[in-house]
Amino acid sequence: MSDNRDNLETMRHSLAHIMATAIQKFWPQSKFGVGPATEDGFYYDVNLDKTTISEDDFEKLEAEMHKIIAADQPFERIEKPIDEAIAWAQDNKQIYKEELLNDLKRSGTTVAKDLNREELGTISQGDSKVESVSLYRNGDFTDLCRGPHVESTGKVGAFKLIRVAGAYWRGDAAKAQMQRVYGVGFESDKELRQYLVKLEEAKQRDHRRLGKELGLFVFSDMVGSGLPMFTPRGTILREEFTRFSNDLRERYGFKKVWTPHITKKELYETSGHWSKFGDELFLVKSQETHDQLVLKPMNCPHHTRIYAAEPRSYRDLPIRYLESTTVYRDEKTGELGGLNRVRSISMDDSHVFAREDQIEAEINNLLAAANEFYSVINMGLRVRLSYRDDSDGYLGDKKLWESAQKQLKNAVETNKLEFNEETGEAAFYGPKIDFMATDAIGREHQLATVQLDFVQPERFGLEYVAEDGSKSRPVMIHCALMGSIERFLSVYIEHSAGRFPVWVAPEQIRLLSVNQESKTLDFAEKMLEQAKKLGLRVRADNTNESVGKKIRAAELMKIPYVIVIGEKEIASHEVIPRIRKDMAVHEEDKPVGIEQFLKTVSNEAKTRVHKTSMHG
RNA sequence: GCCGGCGUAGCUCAGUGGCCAGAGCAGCUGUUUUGUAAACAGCGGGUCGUGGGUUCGACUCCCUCCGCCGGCUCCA
Repeated sequence: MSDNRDNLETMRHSLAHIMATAIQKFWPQSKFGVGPATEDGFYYDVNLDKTTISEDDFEKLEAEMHKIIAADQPFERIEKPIDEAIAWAQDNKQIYKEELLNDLKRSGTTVAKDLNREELGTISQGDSKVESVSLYRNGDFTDLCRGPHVESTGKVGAFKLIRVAGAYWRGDAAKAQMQRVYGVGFESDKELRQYLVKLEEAKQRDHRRLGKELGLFVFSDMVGSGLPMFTPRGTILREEFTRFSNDLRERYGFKKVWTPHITKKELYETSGHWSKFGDELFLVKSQETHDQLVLKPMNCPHHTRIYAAEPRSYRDLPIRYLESTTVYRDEKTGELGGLNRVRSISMDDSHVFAREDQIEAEINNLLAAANEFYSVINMGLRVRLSYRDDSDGYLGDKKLWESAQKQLKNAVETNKLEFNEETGEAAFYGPKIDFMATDAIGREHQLATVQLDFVQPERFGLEYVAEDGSKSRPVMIHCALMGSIERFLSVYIEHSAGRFPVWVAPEQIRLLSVNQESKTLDFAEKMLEQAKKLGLRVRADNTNESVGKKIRAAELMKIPYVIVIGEKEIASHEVIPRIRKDMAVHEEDKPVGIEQFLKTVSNEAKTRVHKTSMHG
């Protein structure tokens, strides 16, 4: 198994090398950076000085690569003492390779720290002193590379270049910007085709596309980038999910609070956010006072003010607040995209103020809530526990950290969640649990986190009176089930491909009249009223169009139930629901009484089920 | 913010340094009275993202800005 993966990686690595060979041929002045294998392919970073590679060049690049592959040139591995390799890099004006080699010579490792984990590749030799490095030659092209490579260029399977993008040298925004040419590579054409099909599937599910097709949200140039507006249909989605999250948390003892959207900046100076994230805050100027106000980028400091508004006893704790509200962050424009990254961020935010000995029980609570939430929306959940390491970069008492980390882990185990632990990944103010939700096509998304905070209670001087009358400091726990509702929706829309279950479907039932006769329209109208009385979201399509066309329109909107109304229904008082395919359970085309049908649907909405069963 | 690509009707997309810029769908009007994924006909609709420049002439070439897309960096 792992052999296979190693082979695949070697192959992709070799493909990167072959691509470099082709690039070098067309742009002899190319200066190469790193060219590793990725999850499904490879890339190479390259700097072409004054010119650039564009996707229009892919055809000739691919043709050249195919030529090299057909020639089946052997890959020759050349071991060189590191100084000779540096001389080679200098002779060939490979300034980036030279930099890497110098680092390698100095410290024994390189790149590793600067690049994302899976992107390490070119030459991390591991530890200790590096005496020599490897170069690989095929034909008359030589490249510095850790390898390994396949034996010869003929043994690389199927590939396709997919895009070209920008990337900073060594991931540092202060350094040169290079071009990163991405390709995908697989052992066979078949796998490559499957991959491309999967890409296409992901494209079909893209929430931006579905948001438009299903009429869920819009953007306007006049309003601004990263500021989505939700249509009536989209707002139903937001509100149903928010209500679910709120209900769930209220059941677990949270109380709703409300805080204003602007505040004096002193609040964030005290919390410490101003110095750290000040440039991401939107400023608001008062014309009446000299106050420097800001739009809130988070709710926790506000919530500490509610906590601190009266003296608290150990008997009062834990105190749990929830607020589903919108915060504003001035994200860099280049980072915005769809609903995934926005500047108006609606959070289902909550904060617990707890005693140290209550942490585990509270985390338990929150994990149970998260478990329930994600099981209802049918997404797999896995968690990552992030702990501190031994460095000094963390605030708060070390004993408190250790106790808290242990309690986190206990709670995760109690809730039988699949988890992994990462040391050194905690925030400076406390350990945390990140939730990774898996969507219908296998992608993982980080949505919610549970985050312990030892710092804000300190900075805000939060206290409670302990049993012995002394003052003690509570810990804060930040938690959101969805995280950002916008990001959550972007994930959920793609997860469900827009086929929303009844409880969130903006339109649950559509009635189609077969003709325009008043008998038919009246009957539809009566059923419509009946459904509305049950709180169902229903619409009648009485337009003067063919039934086929109206069905098609309803299908495209992915409406769960479509009811055709004509002579038969009027006579029998029974309908044959057309059930959206993903919900149907082998009892299609059976007539059901109108009363029973509506009751069933209303029940499905209340119980938030996915599948439908009209008959018992 | 940085690198690259892009911006033509509500949507998806054609189009050429030069007469009045096109199609399908959607919309509107009429005909049709329709039975489970597209009836037929007609009509309306675009200062070709924005501001400037080059040119006898620009939707087409160049620059600014706005926005979108793919990455990078970032993500309390």
